[in-house]
Amino acid sequence: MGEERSLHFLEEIVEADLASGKHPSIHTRFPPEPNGYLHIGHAKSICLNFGMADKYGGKTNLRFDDTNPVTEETEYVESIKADVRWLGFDWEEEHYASDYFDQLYAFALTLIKKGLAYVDDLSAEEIAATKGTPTEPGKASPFRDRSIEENLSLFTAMKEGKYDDGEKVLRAKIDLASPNMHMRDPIMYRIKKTHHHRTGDKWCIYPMYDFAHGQSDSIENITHSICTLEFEVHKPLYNWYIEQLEIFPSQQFEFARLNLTYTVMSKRKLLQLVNEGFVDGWDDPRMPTISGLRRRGYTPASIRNFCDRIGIQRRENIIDVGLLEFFVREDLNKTALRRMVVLDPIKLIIHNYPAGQTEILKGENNPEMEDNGGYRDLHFGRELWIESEDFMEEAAKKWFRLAPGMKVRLKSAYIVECTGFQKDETGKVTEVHCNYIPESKSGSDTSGINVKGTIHWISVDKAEEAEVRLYDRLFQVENPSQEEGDFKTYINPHSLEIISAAKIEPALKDAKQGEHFQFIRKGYFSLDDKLSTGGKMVFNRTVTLKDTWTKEVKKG
RNA sequence: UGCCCGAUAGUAUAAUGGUAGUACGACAGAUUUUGGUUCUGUUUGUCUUGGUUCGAAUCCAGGUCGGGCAACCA
Repeated sequence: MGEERSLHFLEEIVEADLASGKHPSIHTRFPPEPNGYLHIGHAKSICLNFGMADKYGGKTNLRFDDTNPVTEETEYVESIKADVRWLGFDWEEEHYASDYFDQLYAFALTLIKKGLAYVDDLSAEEIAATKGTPTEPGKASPFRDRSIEENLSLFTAMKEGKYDDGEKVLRAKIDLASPNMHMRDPIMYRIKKTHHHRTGDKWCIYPMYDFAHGQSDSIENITHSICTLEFEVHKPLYNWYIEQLEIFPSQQFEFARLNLTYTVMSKRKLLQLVNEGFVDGWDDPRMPTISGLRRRGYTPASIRNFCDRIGIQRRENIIDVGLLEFFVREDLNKTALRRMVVLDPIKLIIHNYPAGQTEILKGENNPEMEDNGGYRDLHFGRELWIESEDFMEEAAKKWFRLAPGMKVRLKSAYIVECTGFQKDETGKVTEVHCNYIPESKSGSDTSGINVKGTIHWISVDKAEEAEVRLYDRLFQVENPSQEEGDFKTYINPHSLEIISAAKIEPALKDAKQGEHFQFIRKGYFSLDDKLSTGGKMVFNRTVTLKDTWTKEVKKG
């Protein structure tokens, strides 16, 4: 953060508007619809809107675009607010499009009185059929030329609940031959006899997005109304309403939405994953939602840095999820406490270490921090748990870990030399045998021996247990939305691996919610805030460490 | 076959008529008590064809390719 970066096109526009005096200051807004949880794509928009206001001394409102009561719920409102705060932003004013329903209704009356809106009795199908196609103009509804008085009384009757859902709509009278489909007499109001999460049963007519959004911006004196590219074709309509109503001219600007590899980024698809049980909920750690990333162990700073780095532009893009991972590693490397955890244990027996003897060694908390971030106690003894993958019966080339005759450093402890191993009837290695070199103790090594490999370990006596969850990408293909057929057929069946009893070092028993750890050589982890209950600890793997060894193995 | 938008290394993103740079990735090496971190180096790019200009990624025109638009969704 803080490095110099050239301006993106929206910052250039803002600077020009400020310089020319077009606006004395800027006012942006983040306008989510409360019909789902926020995802990393929204984070891009949040960082943009709040970030520009911060940078130029302006303000940002949070406004819920709640004009469709059928899909919107208070649960979503609450999650959205929590997510924006968690990302580190504070809004100036909190608004709801539904707060403006009275005003919007009055705006509709204004347009009717100007002869610019009419009540249409056509059904949804009939309206679609008479709308024409991009290459043919639409046809006028037989109700298009009703008198102002008739429109006024019909619209009032609509509001009063005299008609059923779908029976009538209010349409703007613009241009049925416009090459822009959105200008072909768009619907302003429709009847929905549905309970609204905020206005309850006060209304049975609700404004469409186009008849609410621009006016809401205008009411709040939003100077720069930023949205994604698919709304670009709505802009002429956005401007038309503002011009006809002669209200504050907010201006719309569009940028390209974020896409990430190996995931999906539409609320509709994410909702399907939730509803059809492919994931545990909106906050499943595999989801690209803000709440999922939080539960996974991502930090707000890492997401903000990511959003800053990917920039703002108008071209379609799909960003390598590896970039997001880079930013969380970068952040966590500097802050996460180092701990040792053995995920797949086998026993290491040190034959020349006296039975019954133990000692306490010091383990640095974080070599990246000043004074190594302090130290915690490590309990050492004759029998240790080590990672089964750190032993090979026959050393491969470039193998730096344990194999008969090979020496490794036990992290923060001694150098050991492998003397043999034991297998069970099935051929599985159950024990590894070794001798330690007493004068190789970490911090006071006089052995003069240099080893290439260092492995993590936990004393059998003092080991505790915890559940550890390892996550992989949710999809097997880079861009599931672009593949043939249902995107769900590309779900990665191995996106979650549960290790029910990993061996953890005693210091981890003090782990608290929200703390981040690096399990040495294994990755970054944090406590799952939902699953860790009643003394049970469940750690989620946020991200692995970079792993050049696995890459080496794959190369053959 | 209508309208709108876009196109720079593998992925992103700069260069705003004047040396095509940066990040991530990849590759090679150094350092390392994490095969982590850090450091050094290497590799790969202006969609195409014309035009304007002393000079074009940038401006203009044609083409190609990609995205969006015909919900009583936002």
